[in-house]
Amino acid sequence: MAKSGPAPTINDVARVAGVSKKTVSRVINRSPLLREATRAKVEKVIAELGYTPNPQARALALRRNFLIGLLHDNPNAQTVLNFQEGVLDAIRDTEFALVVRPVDRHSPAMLDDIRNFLEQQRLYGVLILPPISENDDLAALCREMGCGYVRMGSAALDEAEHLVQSNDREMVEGVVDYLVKLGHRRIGLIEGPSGFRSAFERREGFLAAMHRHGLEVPPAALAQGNYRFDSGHRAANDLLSAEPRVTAIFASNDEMAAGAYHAARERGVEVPRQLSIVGFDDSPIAAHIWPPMSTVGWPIREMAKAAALKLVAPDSSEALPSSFPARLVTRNSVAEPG
Amino acid sequence: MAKSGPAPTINDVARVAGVSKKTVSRVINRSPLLREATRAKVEKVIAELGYTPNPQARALALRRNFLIGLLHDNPNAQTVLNFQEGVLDAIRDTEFALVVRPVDRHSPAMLDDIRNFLEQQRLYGVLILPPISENDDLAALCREMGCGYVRMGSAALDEAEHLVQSNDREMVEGVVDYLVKLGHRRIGLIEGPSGFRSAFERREGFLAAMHRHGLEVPPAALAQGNYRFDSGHRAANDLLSAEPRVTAIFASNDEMAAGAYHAARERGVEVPRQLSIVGFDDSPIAAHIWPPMSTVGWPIREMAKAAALKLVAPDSSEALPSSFPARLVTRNSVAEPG
DNA sequence: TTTCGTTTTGACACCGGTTTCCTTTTTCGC
DNA sequence: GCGAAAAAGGAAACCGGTGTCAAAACGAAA
Repeated sequence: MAKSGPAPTINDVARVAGVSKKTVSRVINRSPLLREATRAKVEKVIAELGYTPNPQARALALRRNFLIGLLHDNPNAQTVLNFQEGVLDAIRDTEFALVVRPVDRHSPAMLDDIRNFLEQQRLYGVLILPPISENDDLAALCREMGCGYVRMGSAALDEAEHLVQSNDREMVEGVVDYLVKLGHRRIGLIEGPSGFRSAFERREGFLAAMHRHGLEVPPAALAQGNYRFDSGHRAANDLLSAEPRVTAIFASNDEMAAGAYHAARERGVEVPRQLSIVGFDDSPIAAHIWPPMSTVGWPIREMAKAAALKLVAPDSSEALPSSFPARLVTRNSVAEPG
Repeated sequence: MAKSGPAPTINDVARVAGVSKKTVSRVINRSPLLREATRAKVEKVIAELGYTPNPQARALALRRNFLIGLLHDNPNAQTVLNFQEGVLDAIRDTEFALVVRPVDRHSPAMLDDIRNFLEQQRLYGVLILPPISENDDLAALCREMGCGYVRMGSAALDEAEHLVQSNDREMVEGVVDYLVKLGHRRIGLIEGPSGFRSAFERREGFLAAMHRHGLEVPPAALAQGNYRFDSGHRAANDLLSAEPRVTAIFASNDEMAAGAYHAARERGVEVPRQLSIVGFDDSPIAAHIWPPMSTVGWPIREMAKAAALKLVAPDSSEALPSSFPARLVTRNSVAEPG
């Protein structure tokens, strides 16, 4: 069985079983028009020989392959990796495989690179992670090239068939409600980079909730970041310099929230006694920083699984949700003000 | 050029150019025995039609494909992602693609899963990240299946042709030297899980250096972890309970070092004034935790690139080193013992 | 111009599957 | 037990490339 020679082919199976290769092909593909006895005979030989169909030959004959691509430029490694795991959950025990492709959003040749990639590899389809998933040119490229795609997004970026989303906006509103209920009135926001849908959604959620509670949002309570640690550090410094000082900060992701921790520490502002901080993403740093940080977690792995199924088995995945609830993870970075 | 119909094939090119498909094949493969005029003619048609060879067909005809796999179970997401980027550096602009496969070391079916994976996908070869790279059964499986492989390891796990390594042991010795030079005498070690080569190497480096300096290592200065945050937390608690207390802790990775930070903070032990901490890996948490942590960084991306080249172009990569120097990244978690 | 030795090029089989279409076998009603 | 319909199985072509080997074209020498 574990012969180390060349792998057995469909011809070997056919010869040994005394049938035609077409019949073997029927067995592999579970064709119903096959006598039970024949199927059993062939299956026995397949097992004996340890035969596995050659995916390249199959791909050639079927004119489609079984590779699905992951396009990402997400700065959060854990997010990307969780996503990969979720996709694997979906395609485990299928003939699909996942090929990854980090992209550089800032490269002017990005679209051309991706076009070459898609042309060369002839992928079955691609999954696109935020923030690059917000690039409409990329989606257009996929459509133009006849390549299936599913985008992960925080809002209606595309038709439902191409989208798996979470409800960032509502969750951010929930965070604000939570902080307000604890007594916070002056709440600062560290925004994500402008032009990013997710940043926009989170900002809008924040503003809507503040407005709903009748709370002011002076310009000094809004600071811009770029989703990186350092930018959170700078933004928090700006926020903490203004008087009267904010008693709570919501950062649009955990990296920036961690940066805010550093800024607070440097100024001798104690978290959470003097300043509450809430992040977004529930990345590992949230649990590992001191004090452990409250944050908003979204079910990346489940979303990834849904996205992958949407791509490879659109029928079976119709039952699955394409919108997923984020949830507040409360740890120790939030307290009553004062 | 950007027709959206079915992609042009080698036959289309041959027909339009008025040559045989074999000639087109020669052009694609840069065969030297071709008249310049013919080559130009064919290349013109290729450009006009926007032809790209079908990788599945090529794979079938050549009896090898252009997929390289990444097997990993590393808990550090950033490490894995950096590695992926490094591999991409190596295979960018080639026809190779990277397919990822997270594995579960604790699953009893792991080896069978991987065997199925290799059998199904017929990969050109695989790259194996630690800690799973230390599994000799896995390497044996690759050999048995005739699948190329390169392991990342901290010591002589395998023949050179299958290995890319860093010099963990020496670096750990360097860390100890550094701490001793600052005046530390009672240094604790948080070990990685037993059975792991990397954990072993780091431990041996630690013990060797302590011995060289004539310093004792009482059992209470050795604590076992499993590379996870929580285990580092527990281990540090053990270390810090013993009297006389250690003045410095070296943790075998950053996650555990971060756990040690938490333990110290809970006990009111100030880092670095009362306790110096050094980690290993230079993962993002090292820079983001407070105070920023000194740690040992290894050039993952370069190593990944070297590993990938070793797999896909063993000749050209002979010039590259297969042993890479780690380096001490000094931040603010180390001070003279107080 | 012919001849001969080199290049260049092409015809054809093949890689390992699937599809089409047709033949053989089985099943079953009468 | 017969004939027809249905089911099962096979031959050959095809998917889009590459390898082999012989034929064609070329160029220099005779």
